[in-house]
Amino acid sequence: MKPPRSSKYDVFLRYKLWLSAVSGEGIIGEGQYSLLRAIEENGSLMAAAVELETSYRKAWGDIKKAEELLGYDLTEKHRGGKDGGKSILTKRAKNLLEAYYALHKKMDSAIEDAYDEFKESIK
Amino acid sequence: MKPPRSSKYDVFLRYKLWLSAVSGEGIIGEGQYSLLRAIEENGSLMAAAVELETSYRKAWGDIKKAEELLGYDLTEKHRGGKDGGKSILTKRAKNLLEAYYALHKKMDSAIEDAYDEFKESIK
DNA sequence: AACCGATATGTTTTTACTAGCATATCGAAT
DNA sequence: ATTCGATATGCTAGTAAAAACATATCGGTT
Repeated sequence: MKPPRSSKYDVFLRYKLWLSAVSGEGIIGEGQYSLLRAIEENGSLMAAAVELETSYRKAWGDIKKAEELLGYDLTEKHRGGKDGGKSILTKRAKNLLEAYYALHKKMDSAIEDAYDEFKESIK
Repeated sequence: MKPPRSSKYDVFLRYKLWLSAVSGEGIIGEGQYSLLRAIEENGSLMAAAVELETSYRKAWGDIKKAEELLGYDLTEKHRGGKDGGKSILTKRAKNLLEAYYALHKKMDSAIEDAYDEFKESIK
């Protein structure tokens, strides 16, 4: 069997999936998804930002913008305490993450189904 | 933050689909697709750029980059003549457009199938 | 051979984000 | 009451992409 030839000219299929407002502004995409998951795991926006190697400033702005566009809170924010504060996902945020994840999985398999046929047709 | 019934908080699903090189650089996306279609219709890159309300400089650069990444020409370029010149899609470019369009349609219907369920689950 | 309009491409200027810096506030735990 | 670390937010600087500008080249048509 011939070794699969891979060259610098190989093409791949990529896609991005996100929730948007009527305005077209992005609300939840890959970035926000990861960020919310990291908040869920770490219990704070600060720790989430560290884990994702981004700035707290940006992470905070992203969450705020998403909440403004959605019209409801994604996180319960608490200041003070021995840990300084914490952030916890709201019920709706958890729902949203699950729905986004499920949708993404479906799209992944849809694209996978179409991929071989696509590659064949552009030969 | 109050949760109004206002439609300004409606969410939509959006996605982008594109061909990329191993490097991750985009080759053909929505923009290039439209540009190539406009070249096909108009017979020149210049006219295509005008139709799409972009600059000839950008359109030219986009086509060139895509061709470099693919390793083959998408357009046959001709200079001179009473019209000054023209550009015609190659066979492979036409193939690529058809394949991209078909793929996009499949993804459209995949996302449509998932949309109602998605909206229901985030209520 | 002169003309005209499209192709071809280098250079500069805007622009749109992102990253980074600075600073104030809050409140449970000590 | 003091402390400490996270939340909250304004402001600035850096940067990558796009637009704008400039100019040369080509070759069928006249």
